[in-house]
Amino acid sequence: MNHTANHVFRPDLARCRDCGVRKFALFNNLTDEDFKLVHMPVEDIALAKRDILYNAGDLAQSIYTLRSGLIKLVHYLPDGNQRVVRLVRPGGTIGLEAIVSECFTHHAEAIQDSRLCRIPIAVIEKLDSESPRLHKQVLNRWHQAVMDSDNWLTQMSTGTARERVARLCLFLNDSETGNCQLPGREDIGAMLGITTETASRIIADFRRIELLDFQARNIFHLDVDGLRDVAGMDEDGSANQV
Amino acid sequence: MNHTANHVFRPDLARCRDCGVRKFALFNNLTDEDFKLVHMPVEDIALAKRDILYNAGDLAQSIYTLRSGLIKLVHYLPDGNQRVVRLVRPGGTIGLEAIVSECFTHHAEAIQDSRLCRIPIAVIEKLDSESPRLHKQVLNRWHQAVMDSDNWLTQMSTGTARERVARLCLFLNDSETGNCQLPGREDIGAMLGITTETASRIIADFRRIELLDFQARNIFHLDVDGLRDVAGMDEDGSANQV
DNA sequence: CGCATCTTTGAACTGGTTCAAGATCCGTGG
DNA sequence: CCACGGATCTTGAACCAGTTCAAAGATGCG
Repeated sequence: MNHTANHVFRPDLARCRDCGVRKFALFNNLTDEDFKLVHMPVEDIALAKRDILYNAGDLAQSIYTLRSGLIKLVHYLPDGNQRVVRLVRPGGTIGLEAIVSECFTHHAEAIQDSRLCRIPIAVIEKLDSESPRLHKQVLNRWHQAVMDSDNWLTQMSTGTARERVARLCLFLNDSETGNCQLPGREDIGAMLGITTETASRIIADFRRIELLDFQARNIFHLDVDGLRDVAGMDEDGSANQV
Repeated sequence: MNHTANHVFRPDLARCRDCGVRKFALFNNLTDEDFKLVHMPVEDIALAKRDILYNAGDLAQSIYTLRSGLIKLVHYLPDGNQRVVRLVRPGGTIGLEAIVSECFTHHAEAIQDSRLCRIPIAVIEKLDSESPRLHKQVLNRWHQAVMDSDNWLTQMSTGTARERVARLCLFLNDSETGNCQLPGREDIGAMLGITTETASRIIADFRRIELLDFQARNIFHLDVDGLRDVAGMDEDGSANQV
């Protein structure tokens, strides 16, 4: 059950400069000067689907930047069920609370094979005080986390089950490939606050009416406009007035 | 519809030191030295129920500390309906995004008569760079905002309507007075993702089975243990295992 | 190939919505 | 001070989306 993270040590920071997701990530706008301030190692982490990055209550000594894959942040409910509080996509930052708190507040678990950078909080603290650029970035990341939470609530916990599933498909759609890799039905249920059966039925129906086009196990090509329609968005992504 | 805020200018900062909610608020642990850095005025604001503090998209030039009352942060949905993203209680900080963003992301509206302090972002920026205590506080507030969002999702958008209403009552319960002032049914609906009728029915039922004891228009004395039970929490507030 | 896990489907049931009609509250003006 | 009118709140009854429980297909792994 409790999979262990697979760590690969990566001592040279030069790679940060060339990192594919850096333009979206925490170290976004750091200068070479800034990087010189960093003496601690930044680790490279690979997680397989279902590996746990950390559990709620774990000692928080690093924050993470997701380079590829998909991570769910989970609150476990009193009744033992889980509720996915939000998803982190590549470029996103995970575990910001390490900066201000002793321990993590969520469970963070990979729902696709993922690669991340582990950044010790000591690095963040040093850069936060000595690089105004990173300082600003940290504040930006907090802002992003709050907006992500709020959007998650309005998108994934509001409206009918059909609307939510449609929004989730669109959210997970990879505009590069035009394909969408759906998580397991149980995860979908935990994300949308519905049962696995309802999730399954709706997805099956979306396939029948060709909003989803099967490519491989849980991978679909989306009829984006059709799904936007079901989700209650206009073709251009803006709001629908009723 | 668009009520205007009622501003009362309050030039002397000495009052901050003596503010009733300060120990919970942003200026929590500032020293007198820190306060000397502040040259900008901090305004005192009074809002009546239904007054709007700011709208989504408004130019964000101040952040606010709530001294008394209750503020809802709202996302308007594509279909024109509203969804309450979270509530801010006294001691809470509103509009943190002013630090990193041009404009506000929510609508902020009083659902009870409220008093707030308006703090210009210039003050925050100065203190952020010159007072390590405030700097830490700002990060703490961001953290708090994220945790509040996540809790709001798991408490108010998860489980049956009965559970949600019970949790909302407990959330709004004032431990000082032992009383709970409920918002209008429409607001309750927007908070819990249910219809006003369902909210009304459940509250009426809670009154019948004496979980709520009528005091005055929308003010009730709670049977806290009974409501915890309905909400799926144990008497001590911890989790219920099933 | 066979077992465990995940997904789909069916059928009965139920919590919540919808629509519609009363009841209650509250401010306003006579 | 009371009576009127608008808004909010409550209640009823029919309906429906989503759940529940159960069982039959897929799918993947050793």
